[in-house]
Amino acid sequence: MLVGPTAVGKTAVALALAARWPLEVVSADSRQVYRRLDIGTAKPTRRELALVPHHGVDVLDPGHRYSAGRYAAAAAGWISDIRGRGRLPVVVGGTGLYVRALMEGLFREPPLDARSRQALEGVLEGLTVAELVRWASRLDPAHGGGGRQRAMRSIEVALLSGRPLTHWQRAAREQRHFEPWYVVLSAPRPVLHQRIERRAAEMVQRGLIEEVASVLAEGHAAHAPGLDGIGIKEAVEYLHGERPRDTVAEAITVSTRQYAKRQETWFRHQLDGDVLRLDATRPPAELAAEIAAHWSPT
RNA sequence: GGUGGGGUGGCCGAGUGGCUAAUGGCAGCAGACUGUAAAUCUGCCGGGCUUCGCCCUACGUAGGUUCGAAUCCUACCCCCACCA
Repeated sequence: MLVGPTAVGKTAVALALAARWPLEVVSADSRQVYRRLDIGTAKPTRRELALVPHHGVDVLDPGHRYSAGRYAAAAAGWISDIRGRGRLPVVVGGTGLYVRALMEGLFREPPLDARSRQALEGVLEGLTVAELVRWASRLDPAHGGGGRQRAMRSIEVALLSGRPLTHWQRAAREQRHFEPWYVVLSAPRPVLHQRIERRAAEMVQRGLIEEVASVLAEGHAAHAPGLDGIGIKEAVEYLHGERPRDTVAEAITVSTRQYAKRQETWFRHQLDGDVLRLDATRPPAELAAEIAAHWSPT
């Protein structure tokens, strides 16, 4: 598992590793799953994708919602396929929850009726955060807070399954698929900030706004699940006349920095397993060599 | 040159005599995280310390009034608008 914040250089290191082993990459990225948004989600380039087989990139349309659970199931499949081919699966990504879902397993989610879920969501949308939290706490006294999204999730599960969310979480987990070995890439904040700033400017130059405009032109709503990512959001704001064009790159830089910071926090505290931490300011080939030196095939 | 408005903590911006180290917001830092996670939240945020408290430095600059001033007065500097 190769993890770390955005723009830290995970792809470059993965490619360097590919020079040493016959490997295939399993992406753990909640945004690169969406087709079309190549620039906005900073996908590996076509050339990079051609060099090493990738899984988990471009698997659905921006109008559809994905989930950590769907990801975990799919990724487990890709991994066993890769092994079946006698090759080495390397999970690369920055979405902490997806990594956890895959490596540690989520709780066994009871079946929730999709239609009533959608109907319920319609109702919940109209409520204030305070109301949602109050309701969630009543349904599930152990509800831990965390704002709108988590309160909604808690209410949905409690109502549609008949049991509070924390009950399910205490009960069985999905099967734990793997014994993870994590390589965490990180870089000093100033370096990371610089890389992020440069990448944001490049995105706009390479046609981010046009890319988003063409996706919107296909009829996707501005709030479609695939379109609320960093970079996309800002482009949509510009296209809707809510922000001057010359502030787009700067706004993307700021949100990306904040996101990268949250990722650093996650990878600093939330990983469970063997962890090798590396300074990503070093050249990818050198990092790959160091990873190789620590790698002990099981 | 004249008239009017304004100069507040990294930035924006409240605050017109004590309740003000100074409401808010942004940025930053730290943290949480079990199926929307590039999401959703929480804490800290002038400096220092023996940090439920104490000390220092702060509201353009310099003086003054007052028991007490970011808030009132005077002079000066700078910015903006309009008039010449």
